[in-house]
Amino acid sequence: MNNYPQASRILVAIDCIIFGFDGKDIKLLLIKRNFEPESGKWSLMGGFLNLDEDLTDGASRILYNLTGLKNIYVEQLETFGKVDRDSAERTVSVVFFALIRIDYHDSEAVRSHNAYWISLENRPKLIFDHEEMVCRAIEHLKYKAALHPIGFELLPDLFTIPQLQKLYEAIYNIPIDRRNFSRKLLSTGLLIDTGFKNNNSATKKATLYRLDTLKYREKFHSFWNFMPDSMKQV
Amino acid sequence: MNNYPQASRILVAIDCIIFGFDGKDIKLLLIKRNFEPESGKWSLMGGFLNLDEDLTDGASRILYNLTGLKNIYVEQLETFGKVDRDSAERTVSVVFFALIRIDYHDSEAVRSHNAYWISLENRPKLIFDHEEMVCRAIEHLKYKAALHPIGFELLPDLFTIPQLQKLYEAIYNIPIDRRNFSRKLLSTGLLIDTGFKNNNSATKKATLYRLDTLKYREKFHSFWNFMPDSMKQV
DNA sequence: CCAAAAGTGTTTAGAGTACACCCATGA
DNA sequence: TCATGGGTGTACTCTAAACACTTTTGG
Repeated sequence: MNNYPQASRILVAIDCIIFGFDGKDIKLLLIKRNFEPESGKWSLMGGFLNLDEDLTDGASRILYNLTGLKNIYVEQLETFGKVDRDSAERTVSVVFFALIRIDYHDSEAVRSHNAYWISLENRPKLIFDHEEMVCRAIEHLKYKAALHPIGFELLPDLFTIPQLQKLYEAIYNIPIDRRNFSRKLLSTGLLIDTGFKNNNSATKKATLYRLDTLKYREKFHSFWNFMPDSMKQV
Repeated sequence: MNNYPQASRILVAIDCIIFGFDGKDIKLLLIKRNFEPESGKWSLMGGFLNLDEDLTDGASRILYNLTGLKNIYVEQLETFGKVDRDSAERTVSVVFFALIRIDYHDSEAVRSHNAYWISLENRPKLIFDHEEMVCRAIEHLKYKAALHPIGFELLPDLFTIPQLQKLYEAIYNIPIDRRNFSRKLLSTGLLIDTGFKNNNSATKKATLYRLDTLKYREKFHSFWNFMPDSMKQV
């Protein structure tokens, strides 16, 4: 069990960027640490990889512990490995990128971890290189959402086109033309009209759609065009 | 120096996917192992991350040792972390994706590592999960080259448009219309006409271009469209 | 009846595609 | 002069973008 005698064993951490959308702002699920090290400061949700668990299983475990959710959208983002990134001990951190439907999480689990939903603009200073990780994740969100239908992962099962538009406007921080956006989205064929109407609106009620999950899975890797071409830069 | 007493220390490996282009085929630089473990079998070039080195520095070191090249195109691709991926000991491997100009490498260093350029179709069975890594890298090459001008990293400093076209045809395994391709590439404004002509051709000599490195760096992250729309799926 | 938000239609400009012709070179 | 490969032009189609009008709802 020691075929590589001269190589160094290193701590492998997993940190999770968890995005949500409250209908208005993109939010991050962050931890106000009440444990060492760096107690009292803010950080991403994380943990260490166990010897007997796959990397993706480790990420799922950590995400499940915090949100109570399984089968959510998770991608491995990047591994951070600067020598001094963790002041306590050399640690390499694999960062995962998760999108969840903000209302679906287990709020009891969130509270018990001392975690809070913070909008991107108001995010506090984070420990170690976690701010860099968040920046990287925001960049990735913008990039990926322009080409692939990941936006739906942030919305409830039933959603309206205006909600979807507000989401994209929040991601890219720009106003989008209602008419072009609507036509573009409907032309993807990913949306199914449920026949129901939204009740939240004080004026005309918007049509509630759901995602055509079959087409979604089938054509996920095609290149779409969810953003105005003018935004096609990161 | 042990603030995380209950966490496991794990070997962190670095494996490198190295792509080259010989004018006809996309090639991989692979190692015929003459060392343990798995001696005699084929693998990617790799090594272990040292305690006192940044992750990216580790990748640069390994790439430099094999090719003698610095300042090449390197991206971190993905970290592989299945429990039993290395039969000898639990090892997490961070995979890096490199593009090099095939004629520029140090062939002495390559020979001393028992490394060979193998075209994608003829690649041998690889150890551990290295085949999975290669598949992931090919996917990534197709994806990225459709949107960003990384193709130039595989060509010599002076190149012709027909060469560039052969490269894209090799990446995607499809024929491309000469005229449309040429117009599309020239319209990016990334190519500078050197005034020289290629001598390799037995017929009409093609114009030699070089990359406008300033514009390249500046607009690298914009979304281009280097591929026919019909290929826009991975 | 009025303000606010949702839904639909039209015109124009530019990009992608398919296709045809001419030019330069070495054999 | 001929075969091969390089360079350029054009017509058609499709999509994105800019823009205006109508409909529904609660107050």
